[in-house]
Amino acid sequence: MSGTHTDVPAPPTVPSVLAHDLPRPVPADEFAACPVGETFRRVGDRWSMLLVILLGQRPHRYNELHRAIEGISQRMLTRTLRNLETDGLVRREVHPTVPPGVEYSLTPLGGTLLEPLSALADWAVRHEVEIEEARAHALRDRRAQR
Amino acid sequence: MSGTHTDVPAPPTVPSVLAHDLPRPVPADEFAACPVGETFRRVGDRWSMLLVILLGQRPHRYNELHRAIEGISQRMLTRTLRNLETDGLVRREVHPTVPPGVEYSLTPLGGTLLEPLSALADWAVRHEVEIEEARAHALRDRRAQR
DNA sequence: CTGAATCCTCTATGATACTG
DNA sequence: CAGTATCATAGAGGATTCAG
Repeated sequence: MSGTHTDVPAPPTVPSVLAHDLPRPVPADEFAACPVGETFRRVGDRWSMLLVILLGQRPHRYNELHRAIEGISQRMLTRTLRNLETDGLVRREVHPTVPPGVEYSLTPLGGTLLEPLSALADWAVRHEVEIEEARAHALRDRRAQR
Repeated sequence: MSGTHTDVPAPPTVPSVLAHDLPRPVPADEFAACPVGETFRRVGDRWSMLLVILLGQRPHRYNELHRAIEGISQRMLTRTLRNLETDGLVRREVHPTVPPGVEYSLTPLGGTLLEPLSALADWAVRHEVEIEEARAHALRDRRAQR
């Protein structure tokens, strides 16, 4: 965050991404100052982390991933993989067989993500119950107060 | 998925999450019920992680946070703080002064998140350049191909 | 100062159908 | 098998206004 300036006069950013489905129409990186926020927004969607974790175990074929995740649509699987590929985290290899076989795997860079990601995942598992309890508690209180 | 005998003989369908080499055994749940995915969806939005990191440095007042983040709307700041509070990660203390002062801080549970989060943030900072380069490269290739 | 309420836009994601 | 193309929708998130 490079902030500290309280008077950013709304630069004419926002190039109005009217293009519906383009791959990353360059999101006017005025906000890209903080790499942490940037990265979280890039890998912080619903599927990226799971894909990285899956591919961290071993390379996978497209439909293998599709079956393994069970709940992701083809559209999002493809899109997420392409994003990860663009960011240099995932490699896509096409084998010119018939029918074509495509194998996805982590790049070395992607491999380095695996460790901090595991730390987070580990945290999630370890504190799952506490969070559940906190939520239950909060919701109970909220009801009681009305 | 009936009789199509491909070369992949009935894969275990439920790949264990994070089976590579964690310090602790991680229960291989189904992905749908995976606490990892759940937690990521809860804390994986645009602001939660940044707030936790900020509050990890020291307690903050509401407007302090608003100024510090530069880009978040009041609406989302309040909403995100409430979510974190509900999940037991953030504590909200109202001081009955005039005008009222509200202080936000991490709970002990929230404090435990700080470490894995820092690992991720660290990764983001360390590999920022590589990612940028990968993206630039990919975009260049994409243009050249047309 | 710390929000709540309202309205609105854009984005992420899904469903479905089609293709090399 | 490995995608694309198209349509549709819920919800994230912002802007603005009101209030204790």
